Amino acid sequence: MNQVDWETANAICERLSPEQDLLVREIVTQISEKWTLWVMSVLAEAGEPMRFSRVMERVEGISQKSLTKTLRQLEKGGLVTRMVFPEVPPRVEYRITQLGEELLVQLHPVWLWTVANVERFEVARAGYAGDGRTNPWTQPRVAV
Amino acid sequence: MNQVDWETANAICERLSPEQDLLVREIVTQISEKWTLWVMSVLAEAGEPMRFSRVMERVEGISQKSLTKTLRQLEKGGLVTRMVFPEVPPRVEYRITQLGEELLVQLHPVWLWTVANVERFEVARAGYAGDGRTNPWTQPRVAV
DNA sequence: CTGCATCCGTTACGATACTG
DNA sequence: CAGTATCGTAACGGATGCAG
Repeated sequence: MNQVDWETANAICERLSPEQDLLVREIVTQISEKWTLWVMSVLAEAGEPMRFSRVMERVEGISQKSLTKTLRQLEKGGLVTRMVFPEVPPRVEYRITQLGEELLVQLHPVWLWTVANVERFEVARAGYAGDGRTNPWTQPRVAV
Repeated sequence: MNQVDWETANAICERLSPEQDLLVREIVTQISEKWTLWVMSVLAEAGEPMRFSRVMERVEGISQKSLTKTLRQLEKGGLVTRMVFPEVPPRVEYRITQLGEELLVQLHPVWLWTVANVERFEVARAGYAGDGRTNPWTQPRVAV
């Protein structure tokens, strides 16, 4: 059944310093933010420095404000570098870091698995009744 | 360097129906929500049905409102089952589904990798200057 | 015991206008 | 070009009170 070894995981957790524990949470939180992964993917896919407006074109639906914020946070987190060229008109280039790249590599199998299992999700969602009238005796709770 | 194969990824994306594409995004969005992963981990670790208040005890810092919301969303998404027992006092039990369990299994390596690399994140964050005065010629932008 | 309803402050997000 | 400033809206999240 390929379960997660929670005992080991907890042991690992307890070996972390409080600061490190906090940091791990922060990292998880950061990559969970709305545009973060999308922006990172765009930069990783490009594989080369990208200007602000190029990124904006490729992250469909993002506002200038949110893009700025997301990129700055990624920079703080060491996942993206930001380079300002002292020119007129201004040029700013963003590039994914080694750390960011590796993080995406870790995340990729999750995405692949999700895509490969969309249909199971579809089924699961279709079978959702939506009321509180679950019957405990019909276990796979489809159609009470 | 173990990169992500973006070409293949894009090809996979385009083979998805618009509905499926939307669903994948929804799934990603859902698991990115603040308490989702934590709640799922607690249920998975327990490995057996848990009552509302037991879950609440183990998800440190969550409010009742947020826990209710999170659990309901997980139920909708097919990641958690909710069973109401028609008793007095009321009893409601939550349990992770097969799909939810598998999703966590997929996510676990990411967490392991993050923990194993905390120190790199620490270094990256420590080296962040925080102003816009990046010098493009001193690449690893520590101390302009 | 579960968990909904309400209030209320904080944060997130988008649109628009403006600056170096 | 790459933002910042400002505004308005919407979602989030905690605390409290209450119902079944």
